[in-house]
Amino acid sequence: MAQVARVSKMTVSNVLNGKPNVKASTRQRVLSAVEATGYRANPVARALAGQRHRLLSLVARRSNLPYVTEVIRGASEAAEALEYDLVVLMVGQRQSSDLSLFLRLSQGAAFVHADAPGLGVPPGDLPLHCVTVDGPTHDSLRVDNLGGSRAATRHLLELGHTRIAFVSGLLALSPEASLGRSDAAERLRGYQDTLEEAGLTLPEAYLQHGDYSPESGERAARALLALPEPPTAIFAAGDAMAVAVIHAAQDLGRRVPTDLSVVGFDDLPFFRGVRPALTTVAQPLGSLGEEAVRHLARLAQGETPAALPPPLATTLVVRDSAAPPPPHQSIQTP
Amino acid sequence: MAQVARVSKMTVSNVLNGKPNVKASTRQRVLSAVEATGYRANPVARALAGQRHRLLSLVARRSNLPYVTEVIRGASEAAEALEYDLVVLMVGQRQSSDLSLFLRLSQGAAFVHADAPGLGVPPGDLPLHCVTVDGPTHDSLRVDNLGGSRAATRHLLELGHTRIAFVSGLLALSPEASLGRSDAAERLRGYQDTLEEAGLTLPEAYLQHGDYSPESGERAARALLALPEPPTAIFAAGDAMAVAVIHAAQDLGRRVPTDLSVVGFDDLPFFRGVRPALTTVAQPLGSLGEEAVRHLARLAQGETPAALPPPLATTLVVRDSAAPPPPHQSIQTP
DNA sequence: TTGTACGCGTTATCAG
DNA sequence: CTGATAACGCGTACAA
Repeated sequence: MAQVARVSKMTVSNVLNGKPNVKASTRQRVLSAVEATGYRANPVARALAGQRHRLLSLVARRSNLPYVTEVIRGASEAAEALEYDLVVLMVGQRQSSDLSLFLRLSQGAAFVHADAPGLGVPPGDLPLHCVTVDGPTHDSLRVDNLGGSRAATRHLLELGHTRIAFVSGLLALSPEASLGRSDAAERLRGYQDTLEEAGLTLPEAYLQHGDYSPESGERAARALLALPEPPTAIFAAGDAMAVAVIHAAQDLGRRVPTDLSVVGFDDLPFFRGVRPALTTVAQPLGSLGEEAVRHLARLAQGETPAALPPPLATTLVVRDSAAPPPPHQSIQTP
Repeated sequence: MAQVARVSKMTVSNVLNGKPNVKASTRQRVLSAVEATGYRANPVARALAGQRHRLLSLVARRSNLPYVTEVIRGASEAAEALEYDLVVLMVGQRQSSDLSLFLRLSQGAAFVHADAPGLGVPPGDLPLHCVTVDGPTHDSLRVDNLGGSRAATRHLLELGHTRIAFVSGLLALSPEASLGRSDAAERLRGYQDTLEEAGLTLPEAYLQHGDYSPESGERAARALLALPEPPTAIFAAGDAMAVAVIHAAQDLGRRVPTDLSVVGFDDLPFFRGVRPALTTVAQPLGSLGEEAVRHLARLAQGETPAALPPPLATTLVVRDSAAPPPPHQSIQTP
């Protein structure tokens, strides 16, 4: 290659990297030689020589894909806007042996629903910068679960409901697992706090424990609606459960929202097709990916006091599945 | 590192690569030194030295995520089963500059909804093996659109429908773009062929052109239901349109499937929450990813006559949105 | 069985 | 402004 242009490879390197110290005529000669040969620098060699690529990695567990897909989309768009490349590494439970390759090549890595040690990545392989998104560690990029849960509960109160049941997500089993991974707990607390502030105390049976699965949602709904004094509203900590609640209620002859109001949490595009359209708390999943990438980019640029953004705002999206309670609440308990 | 074990790096290399020609005692010494230092071979240098990693790349356009997500899932699972690593490269319209890095590192690459030239990848950067999944080129891994479309149409005929409308997908605009990318055309043809074989000729207005978007589905539904002799069944070439058709029909006071049957195409998990549950043609999207990976793995192992698998079977999934037509069809045209 | 020398393709350093 | 030389960290081939 260098022969073709009759210069040293050094000069070729300088030309390709846009260094200013090349005479215009030489540069032209090199450029046309490059053109002629279709030559392209070998990125692997470049990496070995110590250059870091404008590259970010995103490592995601293959579970809950509908969730991570949105995060990936946001991350990918942000990366493109910032002129970074983004590779997505999908991992199962086993650690991916060549994770380290990409981690070395990248300027930073975001771990979604996981963290590096959790994936068996040796510290030595870590690139300069890391973020975990909704991960087990404390310094994780998060969403305001508490605020969203409060907003949803408040919404139901404002509609006039007093008998509001809750279907929880999967609460942490082990103490370690709970470290930070407290979505379900925060959503539960938002519900409980808001009711308490409103001076309401509800029967224990109004709190059902689910695990985010549709099955658990259906079970909870059947249990709640079989109660002597059933709730007029059910707030489920996840959309999948909320949709299952709607369907179970409909199967039991209840109209939603006329007879029963249902509110979800997530606003996954996945469930946009449901009718009645689900009133739910939207998590900014795309923004989660965006912010992760932005934060990584900031770190890469050397902004030392690059603080993690505060929990991202969740917003209540009012659609059709929640309405005022039926006027004659006591019809079932004469 | 070599110093620690008091051997040459050569021996370290041999130990790490499991070569048999090392004395057991030496191997032990190296192993414990590796353990102690936490040493790991640098994958970049290894790649530069000419080693190909057990790595496959999957390049996907960031558009239609619900679709590609399923393909990715299948590919990722298959890769794990085959003990390959898989990197996913999400690209926008612009070509990703570092695509070539990964392409060089991989043993093969699958392009979903795209092909290498289409992404501006120079041929020199291509790894040994490529597959395109549902891409523009002719040698692309595909799904049996024709068969699925025929099955759906036949199903409606067997239910007793004779007034069956069709909402097409986005038909190719330019001649080049149509090369292979003929999903929409094949689905249309399956519908037309089947009706023809049944000896039915339908009014031109029963063929509506959509573009896979919900909006186009709604438009088509409104147009069809406003006809003097509206169809009793609507077959939409995509789930998103089918769902839009259902909703539009319901908004116009039609019951689905009592008054109107609706059949979709895709079976995206995205729309599983819809009620009535959508009768639709399932595309094996996960299998598409799996087969792509398997094919790549076969090629990588040197199976020369590795033929591309035939189009993957689609299957009609009968759920609740299609039923026999209402008995008195002529009520609207006295 | 183990060690030496060289090459992979690039960039940094420093000399010319 | 340009070119020679030395890394980068590993694998391969061959020699000891």
